[in-house]
Amino acid sequence: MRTRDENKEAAIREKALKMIVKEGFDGFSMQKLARAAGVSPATIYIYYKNREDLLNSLFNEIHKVFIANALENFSPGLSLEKGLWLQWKNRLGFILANPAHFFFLEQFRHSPLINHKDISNSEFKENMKGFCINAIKRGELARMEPEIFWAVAYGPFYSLVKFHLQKKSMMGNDFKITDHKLKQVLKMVLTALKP
Amino acid sequence: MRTRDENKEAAIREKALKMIVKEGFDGFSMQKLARAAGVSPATIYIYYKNREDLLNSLFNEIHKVFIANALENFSPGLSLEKGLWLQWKNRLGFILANPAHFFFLEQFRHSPLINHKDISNSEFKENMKGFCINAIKRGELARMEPEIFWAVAYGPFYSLVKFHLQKKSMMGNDFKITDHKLKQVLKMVLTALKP
DNA sequence: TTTGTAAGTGAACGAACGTTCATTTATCTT
DNA sequence: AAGATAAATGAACGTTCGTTCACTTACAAA
Repeated sequence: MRTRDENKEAAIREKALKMIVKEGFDGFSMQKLARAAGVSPATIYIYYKNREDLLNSLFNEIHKVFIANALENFSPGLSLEKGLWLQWKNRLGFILANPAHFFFLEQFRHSPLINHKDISNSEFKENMKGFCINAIKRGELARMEPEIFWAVAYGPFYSLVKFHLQKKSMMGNDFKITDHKLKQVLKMVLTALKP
Repeated sequence: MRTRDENKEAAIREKALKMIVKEGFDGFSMQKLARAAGVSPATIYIYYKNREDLLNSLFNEIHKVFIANALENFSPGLSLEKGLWLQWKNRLGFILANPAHFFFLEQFRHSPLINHKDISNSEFKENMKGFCINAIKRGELARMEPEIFWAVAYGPFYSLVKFHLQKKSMMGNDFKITDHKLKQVLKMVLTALKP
């Protein structure tokens, strides 16, 4: 039998991502994608059941890569400060290196497409759970619901990231994240989380 | 001359909002909208130049209403705690009363449609600026960049809101905001913002 | 070298897309 | 009551949509 041309699938996924980021889900079509990737429309249906399947597959893969990157060098035994800093840096590094991937994830997450899915990564959950328990034991973290922890520990970080990625952020400024600013916010967040 | 039927435009806007929230921008079409609103496709073009104009108009109006609601009873002279609490409560009240409006705003904001626009409300900016200056003078707030203030003061709040609106939030729980939890997070945020 | 089979194709399907247009309808001014 | 005019319409425009299908191509096993 004929062997699959891996370049074809890679081209399909890459062009799909770019098209969605530039034109949104309504500007994205299978025929345009085929043209952009240099394949026949029918070829796409060898790799994916249909349009929705392609979009879901794209989201799943990118989300997995994102989480894996966030957990790089992470261990639940790290101190709250070191662990949080590492995760922030990991995430920021990925986002700045792959802004299109992040735009895609955010666009997907905030669209109705997300309703047909169940996003959750048990490896990630286990890590975070252990991380919190250890921090509480060590007296670095007050006892609180996981969602509240997440909101305080990651909400400010992601707000900063979004300002960074916008041309004009809120006040008309051109805000850019620096290590110094990130450290400044980390200190504030750690103060908030302290028992 | 014949007079405009205001019910028609209201129906168009309402059905457009619902369709977009349920089916996304790619599930939304002018012909489906006309059918849902009980008008002719051509009628929509009396009120809006084209599809993009309709979407922009919808976003502008809803965003304006949202900001106006957030500023209700607000004054830059309020203490940091009172002012922040009021804004959180205003926003939460609106979002819970009009979840579809919030979904629409978020979906639009995270789509490429937002690139063609310039979101900024000078009345809101003036209010926030005065609010911060006063809080700094009073010693309730450390001096910091506006984006950092926003990230710490509103990032956690919006994270909570998003958990509340999801069926299964992160850890598989069914998280719901209560006044008590909101106050708990407010205390944490105020601690972080203190000089 | 033949053969089986999955990969890959271009053309085509009916349906739906955004938008326009000739026409009718309702209301204001006279 | 007549005339003017903008609102409103249904049908239609050409285009593009997601998907399928009959067919060709390339490669592994025989």
